Amino acid sequence: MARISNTKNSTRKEVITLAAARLFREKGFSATGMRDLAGDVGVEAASLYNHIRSKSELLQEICFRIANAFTAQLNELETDQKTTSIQKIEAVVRFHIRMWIDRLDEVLVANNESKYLEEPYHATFMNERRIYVRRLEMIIEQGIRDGQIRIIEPYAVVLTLLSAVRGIEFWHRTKKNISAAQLEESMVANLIGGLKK
Amino acid sequence: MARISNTKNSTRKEVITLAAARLFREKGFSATGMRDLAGDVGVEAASLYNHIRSKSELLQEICFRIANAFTAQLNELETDQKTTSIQKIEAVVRFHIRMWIDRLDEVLVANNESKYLEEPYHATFMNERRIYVRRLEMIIEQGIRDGQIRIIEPYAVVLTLLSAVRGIEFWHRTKKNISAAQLEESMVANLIGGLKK
DNA sequence: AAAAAATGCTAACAACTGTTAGCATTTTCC
DNA sequence: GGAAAATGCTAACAGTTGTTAGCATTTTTT
Repeated sequence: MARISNTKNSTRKEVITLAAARLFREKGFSATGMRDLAGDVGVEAASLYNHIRSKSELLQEICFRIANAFTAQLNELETDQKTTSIQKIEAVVRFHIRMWIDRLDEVLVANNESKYLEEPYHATFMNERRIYVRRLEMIIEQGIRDGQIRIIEPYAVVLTLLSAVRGIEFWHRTKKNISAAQLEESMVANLIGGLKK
Repeated sequence: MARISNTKNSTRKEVITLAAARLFREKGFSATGMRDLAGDVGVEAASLYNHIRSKSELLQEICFRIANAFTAQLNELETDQKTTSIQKIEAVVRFHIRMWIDRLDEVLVANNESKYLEEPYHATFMNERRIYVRRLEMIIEQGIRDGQIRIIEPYAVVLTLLSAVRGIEFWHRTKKNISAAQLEESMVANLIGGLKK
């Protein structure tokens, strides 16, 4: 009767959730079975239900934890009145890059598997996302008004920035010459500074 | 006994494949049942097998058709010796944008569901992708040597460019003020021209 | 050390999966 | 119009799915 190992900082539910994040990313939510997950944490499938309510609950946990992390960073950022629009956008981009580097499993699940959230969670998640994008648009708009950002479609900019960092997924697959720090600097330079000489 | 409608330019297999692309995108490959697909084309599940070999075959069809489209464009582009590196990169980016706008279903399936390809198809697909990325890197490298592109990590640039256009997925969801042409120009300006004033 | 709580196990369920067999009907071809 | 090909249907298969019930064991608390 092997127990799920837990530490002071990590409940058994937490261990299961992180294992689920890895599996949901690798195999997708639908293709991941509770028996896969149980095997990964070293237990029978039925035993999982002493710690979680359902497979869906795991997905909710993962998705909203990530959504909250992004929202919290933006909240904190907006309280600082001294930073310029460009600086704010750069801080957001850097935060996204680090999240994609440090917490790839969860971030990818929140991006790719959130469609399997049940209602009303799915609607809530999509709505939070919409609001988040809108808030970023407003920062861009402010930067344009201040003459700091050249005149450009704010919506397109935000879509571009938020998607561009997804390339990090492939960097993970083939960890090569380039380090995380290098990758971050190159991406920031490319996205904020532009490509042309 | 309702037949699957077909036209001169579109075999029944083609009709099924495009319906599959839409469902695979919406619900994911694993969560899409053959009975869903059958219902969508107005037929019983078993009847599909008069036209296709398996569910997997549909995924292969979709993924490699898209992969071939991108490779073909790059082949054509590279035969033209008159274009500069920047022009080539811009042409590639524009092609990606148009593919994401015009053939969203198939492109998204090739991106998100290719992991469900069986071997050896999955390995082949990933390899083709790797080679494609490498070829783009070489164009960037050439541009740097020519002094046309500022010194920057080519691998990071390619990852950024190829991922940035994925933002179009969300544009599709909320077709708003901004037109496809506007979106393309904004993205190109942002990615090629840079953000800073 | 006894009682209570936590955690694990096996067995089972109903629903759903992709696919095949066998047969009926419609369309295409000569 | 008759033969051959194409396409559809129903029924069924073996396997897998998430989850629950009931019970055994271990850990924690008193």
